[in-house]
Amino acid sequence: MVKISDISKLCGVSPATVSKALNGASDISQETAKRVRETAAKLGYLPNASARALKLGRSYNIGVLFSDTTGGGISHEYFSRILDSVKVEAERLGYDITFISKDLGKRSMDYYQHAKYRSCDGVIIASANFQDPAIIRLATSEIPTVTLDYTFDSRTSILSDNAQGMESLVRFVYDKGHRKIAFLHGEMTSVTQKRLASFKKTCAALGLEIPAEFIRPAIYHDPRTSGLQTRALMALSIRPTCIIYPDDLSFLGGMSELERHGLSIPDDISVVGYDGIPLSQVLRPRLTTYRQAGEKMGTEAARLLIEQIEQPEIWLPQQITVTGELLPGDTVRSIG
Amino acid sequence: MVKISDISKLCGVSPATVSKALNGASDISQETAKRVRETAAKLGYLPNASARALKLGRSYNIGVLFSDTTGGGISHEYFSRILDSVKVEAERLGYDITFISKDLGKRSMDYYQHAKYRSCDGVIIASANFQDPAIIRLATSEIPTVTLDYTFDSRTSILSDNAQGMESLVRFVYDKGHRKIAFLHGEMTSVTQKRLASFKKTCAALGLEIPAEFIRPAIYHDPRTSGLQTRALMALSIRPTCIIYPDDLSFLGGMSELERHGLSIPDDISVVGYDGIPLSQVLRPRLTTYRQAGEKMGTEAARLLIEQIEQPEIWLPQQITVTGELLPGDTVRSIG
DNA sequence: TTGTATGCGTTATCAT
DNA sequence: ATGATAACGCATACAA
Repeated sequence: MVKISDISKLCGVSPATVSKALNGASDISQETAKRVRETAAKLGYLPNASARALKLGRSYNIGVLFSDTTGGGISHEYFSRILDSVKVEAERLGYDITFISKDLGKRSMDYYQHAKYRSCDGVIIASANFQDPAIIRLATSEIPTVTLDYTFDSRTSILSDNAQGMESLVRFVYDKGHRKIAFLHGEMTSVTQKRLASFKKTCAALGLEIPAEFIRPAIYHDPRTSGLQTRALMALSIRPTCIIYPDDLSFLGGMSELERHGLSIPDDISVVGYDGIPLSQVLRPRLTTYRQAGEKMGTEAARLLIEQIEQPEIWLPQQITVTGELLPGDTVRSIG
Repeated sequence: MVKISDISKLCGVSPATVSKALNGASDISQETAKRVRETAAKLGYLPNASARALKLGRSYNIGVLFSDTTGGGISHEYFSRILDSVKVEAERLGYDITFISKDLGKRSMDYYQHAKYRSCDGVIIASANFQDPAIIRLATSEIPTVTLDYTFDSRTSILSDNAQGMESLVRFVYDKGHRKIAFLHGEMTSVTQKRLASFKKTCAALGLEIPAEFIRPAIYHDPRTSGLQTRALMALSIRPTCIIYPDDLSFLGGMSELERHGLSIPDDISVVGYDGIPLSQVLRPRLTTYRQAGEKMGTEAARLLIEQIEQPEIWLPQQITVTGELLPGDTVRSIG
């Protein structure tokens, strides 16, 4: 690789001068700076990121943590979208991204150590178990962090508006005339708690009394469980007219179960998803769902993290709520 | 951060001794080595990856390139699966992964330069436009690379067995009694060429004469185009009894088009997908498709790349073909 | 068996 | 405006 000293020789100046010229220092003559830059370009010079990181104590590298309790790796479309937008925004601002995990090779380390080992300037924590002590250690360390869908004290977080999302879905369904609304919710995370609270609150505000059997636990991204709970709902003496699923993918499990009962969507029963993954709008009938603004969340996370890294003195923790949009679809029928 | 010199002071030995002890050099006494390791553990010592990379010329960091011609980012489940398994295997072997892209911040660089800038020990190239000069430059450079689904001369590649996949699908459909088989193929990449050639070859071997109108161009992961081509097929005077789609997602576009024609799957028309994404097996009826072994491809890619990095002297380029499996599903009906 | 010295490529400080 | 020097943390060749 061509390095600074190569340029300095060719230009007949010292390495220090080259470094300054390349970094736009003010105490270098226009002329010299130009000559240096041209030579650097001609030689195809690239700074050595390791040397830079060592010297500056800044790596221009941010860690991304997808620890994935749900097992499916980064394969869920919602998280893929987030990862993709984090990547785009980080790169736009001059940062690379590296995955953070436990246990790199033989070295056993926790997330915090891994981030330190790679001198990450900051870490974006998405899709993690926020009760995990290793996650807590990282999130409360001196490393700048931004969490998604969870807030640590005095830390920046990006939240998708679960309350608003659930409320708009319930109101949409209510406006179509539905009164017997069932809700299958995911595992009890803080996200689930918000959705559940919003579901109950909105129902109460609308004067709906939802029987306890209409609110049932399922598992995110697991069509099987939602299928089973759908069956349980169908076995009730009083059936719901509309089912809200934990997410779009889970709905598919419910879908086949409903078909098995000979029920047609939305003529015999209405359904609602959550996430708004592309698939949901390709299905026929189009799924009524709430599209989480994954791209926006990723972009904001990267932007705020880098802001915090680059301007620590004016940084303040903030919680940003990103609103999604209701996709009306065709799976909720207007009823009497 | 705690560094080697901190340990050396505490142990009353020189930094060199500490370094050797930590790296398991043979010329250190058992006793000293033990003491050093214990002190290091107690202090929570972690090597500085940048300093190491600078000194060793090895970063223990591999680049992953998803340049994404299809625009959907890393959101396609097939690629997500690959990325996930690359990550797991690389980490198991002690490597981190970093995304490689063009244009990091203000610096405009090509893929090769980016990989050099981050001192990547090697790069896995997945989902790229292999005609792109920037890709070619990287793949033919001195940096160890492994490509997925494309082979550069004297380079290692991991290929999904497209010929076998297509053949098994065609034979499956043929065995169900179908003779009029249509094939919507994706953009003309080498993957597509293999599938197309295998389609034609298998049909010929089975004595089938496929009219030219049955073979139509579509776009991978684009339900809309496949929907349009499905419509075109339905407008033919002689219709196919089975349609093979470019991929599972594209099938969904065809599905709604077929429903619009009042055709039921598989009673009125049979369909086949490609990829075997989870969604395909959650749909009812279950989609008949070919599951590409994404996990295996990612694992193998990481393994071979690291092998090449760590043992360059015994390395030989190889092309590994990873076979998937046919998922029978229920969308191909037995006919006459 | 241990320690000393050097350099990886870069930049910041302080002279000139 | 430019340059000499040191230092970031680590690993190695070589000396002791």
